[in-house]
Amino acid sequence: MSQSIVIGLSAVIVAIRDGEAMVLTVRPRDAAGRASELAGLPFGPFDPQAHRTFELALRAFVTQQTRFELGYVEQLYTFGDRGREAPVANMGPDAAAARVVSVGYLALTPAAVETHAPDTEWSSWSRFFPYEDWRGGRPRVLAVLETALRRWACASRGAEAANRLARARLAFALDDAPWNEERVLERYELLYEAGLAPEAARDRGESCGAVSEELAAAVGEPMISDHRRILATALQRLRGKLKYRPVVFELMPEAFTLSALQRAVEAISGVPLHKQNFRRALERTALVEGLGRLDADTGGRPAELFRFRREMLSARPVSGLSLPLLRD
Amino acid sequence: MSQSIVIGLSAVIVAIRDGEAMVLTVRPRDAAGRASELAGLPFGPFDPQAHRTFELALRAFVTQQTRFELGYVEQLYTFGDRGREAPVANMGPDAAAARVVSVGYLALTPAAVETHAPDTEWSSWSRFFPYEDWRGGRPRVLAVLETALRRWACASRGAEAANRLARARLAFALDDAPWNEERVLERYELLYEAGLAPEAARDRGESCGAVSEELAAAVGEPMISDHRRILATALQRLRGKLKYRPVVFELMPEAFTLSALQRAVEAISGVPLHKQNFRRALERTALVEGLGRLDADTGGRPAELFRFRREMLSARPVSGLSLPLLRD
DNA sequence: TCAAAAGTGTTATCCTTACACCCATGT
DNA sequence: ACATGGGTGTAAGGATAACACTTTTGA
Repeated sequence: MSQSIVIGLSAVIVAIRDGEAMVLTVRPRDAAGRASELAGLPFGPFDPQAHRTFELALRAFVTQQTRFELGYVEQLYTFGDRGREAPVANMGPDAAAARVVSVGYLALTPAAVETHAPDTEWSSWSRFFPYEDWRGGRPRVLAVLETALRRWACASRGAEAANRLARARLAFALDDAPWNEERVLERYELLYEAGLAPEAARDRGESCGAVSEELAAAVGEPMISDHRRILATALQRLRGKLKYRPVVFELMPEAFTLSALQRAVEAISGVPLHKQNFRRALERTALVEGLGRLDADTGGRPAELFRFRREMLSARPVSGLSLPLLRD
Repeated sequence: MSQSIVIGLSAVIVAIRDGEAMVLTVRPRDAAGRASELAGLPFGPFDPQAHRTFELALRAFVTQQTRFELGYVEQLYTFGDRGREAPVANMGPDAAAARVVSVGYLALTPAAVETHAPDTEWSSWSRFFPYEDWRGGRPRVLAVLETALRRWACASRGAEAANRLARARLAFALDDAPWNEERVLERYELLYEAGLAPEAARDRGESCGAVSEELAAAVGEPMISDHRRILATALQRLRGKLKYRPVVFELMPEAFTLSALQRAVEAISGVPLHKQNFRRALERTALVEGLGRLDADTGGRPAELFRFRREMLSARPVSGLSLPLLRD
């Protein structure tokens, strides 16, 4: 009899709060009821008898676990590598001996409502990927990563060293290479491969790798199992999709100001945008419509409120928003 | 004890032959050794004990089944809907009672070599999606689909009818809506939902839906299980990826002419391109380099041979090729 | 000599980028 | 009055789309 397979579903649930991109995290409890040290994504087993599709199963267990309803949902990727799953508590009784395969999903919700569910909280992306936020210019933590990555590259010889250096350069914008905000997974995987992400040591069965506190802060907080990999996949997908589908609006309330929209796009893509060019590009898409009402709580001059013209989606093919960079 | 899960791996293996996009298909045999009526994709069970990752398992069984080595490989999607899998012969003994989940992969190879494997052949996309080929202008089969889709839309009432019509219009470029070559899956799923794809009747347990021969030809040849859905996903992914990653070159030989490259891009995207604008855009990318050698077998004036500068990939972030449409 | 396919020049238009400036409100 | 954020005009440069034309081979 061959080893049995268990499918786990994980959800990256994204919302914008105060101009920050947030993700819903949990601290699962072990059999003894102790909450985990590490954060994880909401996840649960897929029961083939109970559910007709993955998506239905996902919606059901997320509602049950975090007490809230998902809107926009899309499948990300299926992870099946042995040695990178670390089977965890609530996967059911069979999970211990079985091979766990996890199917990751991305979900977008318009507001970071309080969940009132135990062990559940909203966390900022940057807790897990501090180096991904370039809104305030090149993040300082990159200097620490650069040193560590160069050391890793030089630890091998010949062509391999050159290859490692080239990859690090491209991924982390070293030596004046341009920053590409989309390659989130590539960066995380490079940190994992270089042994800088704490998950790497853990998956090899070693105790916590001895790294400086400074480096640990630059690499970001680790997560349970392969959840940070799923999170990186989600951020990558979202950053890419932003540009060719109007998905930001799934994260906005009914009425919003153009500045709030721009801040949402910036929070997700992690780069600062040029205000006027952003607006001009938005105008061309005809995806939003002024409501004539004003929002007085902006600090300065009141801003006009806009709404997403959802009807455009069924009128003609629409692309996403362009990212007119603000060069700093 | 809960129902067990079996994971199946399916591969969409693409190559260009004589300017046509081809996909490797098989005709699996049942227990009695009879070859299936319908074509399918190369597929096999994932054995969690034998393989560390999906990709390794995929490469192993494809080599064993079709006698050839895969190059570029990427995961497409994981399909788990009950009622759309139709478990088939070589999934192993446990498959009958189990829930089958299939993970689809896309693979690109530079030449459509003869496989010399039994029950294996190269098929053109258009066998399965005749309406996707707009290289020679709007395909005639669309007229038949249009009639059938309008009938389907009108078969429901009120908002639902309007919704169906809007979706059909967008997906199939009816009423002068622009053709969007990327939405391959959306089109196939619409045909499935409308009951026009033979797979729909089969999955409902009905015998072959009684449709005219003309309509059957317009909808395209059905495949085993959910393989045509996986194929549609692959074509969609490939058409999209073409534009933002230089993947066409995975399908080209070492040396090629610019016309051959253009024909390859046209074969995949299914739209005719403007020759000079295609070349100018290509030139800007600096992704190819003239070899100074000529290809004499072009019929007219000999064409210069070019090569893909693979080293560009590690030099800086590169995007794919633009599709400068040739309006007809 | 003619068909067939390769390869080039040039222009109008649109989009992107980058600049600097004015407006309405609260304190 | 002034700080704060909202909102606008305009000009340069580059990419795109659309023209039509020349060149080199094989039959």
